[in-house]
Amino acid sequence: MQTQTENADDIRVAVSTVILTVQRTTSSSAPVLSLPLVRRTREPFYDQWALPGGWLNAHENLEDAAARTLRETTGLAPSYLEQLYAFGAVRRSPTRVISVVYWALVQADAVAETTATLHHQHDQENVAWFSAAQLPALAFDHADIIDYALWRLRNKVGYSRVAHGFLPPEFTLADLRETYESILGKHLDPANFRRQVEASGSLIPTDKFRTGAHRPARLYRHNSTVELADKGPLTPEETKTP
Amino acid sequence: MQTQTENADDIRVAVSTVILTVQRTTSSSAPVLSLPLVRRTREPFYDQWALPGGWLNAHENLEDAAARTLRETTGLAPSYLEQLYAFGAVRRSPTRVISVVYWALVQADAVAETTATLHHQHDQENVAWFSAAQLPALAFDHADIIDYALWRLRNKVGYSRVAHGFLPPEFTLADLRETYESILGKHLDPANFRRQVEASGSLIPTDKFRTGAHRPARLYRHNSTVELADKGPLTPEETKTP
DNA sequence: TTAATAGTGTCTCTGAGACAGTATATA
DNA sequence: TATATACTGTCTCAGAGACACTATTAA
Repeated sequence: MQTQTENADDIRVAVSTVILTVQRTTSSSAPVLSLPLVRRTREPFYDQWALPGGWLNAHENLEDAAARTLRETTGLAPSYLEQLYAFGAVRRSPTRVISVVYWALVQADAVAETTATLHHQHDQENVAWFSAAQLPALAFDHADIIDYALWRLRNKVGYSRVAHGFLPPEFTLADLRETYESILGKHLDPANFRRQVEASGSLIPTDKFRTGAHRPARLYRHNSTVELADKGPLTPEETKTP
Repeated sequence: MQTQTENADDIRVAVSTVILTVQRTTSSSAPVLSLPLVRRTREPFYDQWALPGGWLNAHENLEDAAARTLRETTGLAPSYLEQLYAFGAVRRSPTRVISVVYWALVQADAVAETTATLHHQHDQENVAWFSAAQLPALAFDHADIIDYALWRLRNKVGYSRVAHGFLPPEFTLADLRETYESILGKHLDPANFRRQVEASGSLIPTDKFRTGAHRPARLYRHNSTVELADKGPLTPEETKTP
């Protein structure tokens, strides 16, 4: 932004998004951290899986571009959206591309609904969901990018309530705990988990209970007065008091 | 990186760097968190202070561009360099500019040396160092960017040893503690600070002592086997084990 | 009644911080 | 000797985790 070089115009800006959800394959199985990938329809990396994304429009904010490609890919709005990193190594693509990558959380039940309805709409046949633990070969440096997004998620669930973004408006403490367990890949003590969540003040108990094969569990709602997490420099209020 | 729009070429990429140091105005005063700013020599924001930076060269990595502008501004190499954020709001500049911003740490004594020698070299008269607590009016959104960089620094000193990047190879525990105090803006208990630093294993005691008006203090060196901090996705080893 | 999950009580361990006390230099 | 800083010892408190125990439902 100080002196201009002759080559500045040879750089293009793309925006990609790592879209994450925690979904169950069957109603009784453990939830699995999953993400959608898009099969490329042109070179380079033709026919390989890649992160959803596209070129940045000249009159479009970065975050808007991420939300747009997310909507085009999944038909969904994110419950959480944060910039991950700007990837710009010279040789990460045959042409010079700066990819500003975002990561997003979507609700599992919303995913289930839209994949049913949108399946035969526009070009949804090039989109597929994969378990984060079993990813296919990926185009560009997208495997590294996903690794970093998963690291950021696991790190952030440790000191914020981002994981709530995976859940519907009402849920049990077991739902929330299993979400954490699938993200962190380890078992959490139900008793201690309950105490920590209750002490954080991030949940509001309802009068409803979910009945099942055993003792009914109380349903909780999110406390919207508590933010999911600090989302960076563009929401100054939260960044002041981490 | 999927479908191309007609407007992609109207976007330019700049790299700016928030360069931080902790320096003493006099040898007995408390150290102060400081950073260099550059007076703009053209529109927009002509004659206003701004972050050091420039357009990204087409054959240059983002981090290399940050290190280059840092060297051009201060004559120094950073002891720590990390990407801060990609700023890309449509109206943050009259023309569409994506600024990939880095933040860097430099050693206080290196700053003192180079400002003396480089003062009358190229266009160093447009560079000045300011206390982070008393910044002038700034061009573009650079005031917000600096606020965010300072928040990131204060946050990161809490869980890593980044602050060591401000210090020369040998230093006392009081030096290190005062550096932390100037960053965090609060007093730290010398006894507890010592114990925590010793327990972290990040320091190696030497046999030398710094003599002064009172009991001599032992000099320490950095333990280079312990990284300063996780620097993002480009150093995969550290990001795996946070 | 049994099995399985919901939810409570309580103990231990660890790390942060407050603060008293000892050691060693210069003036 | 006085004083300021270097460095050590120890107490308290809060949060994380292990784990025993009680409560409540459906089969």
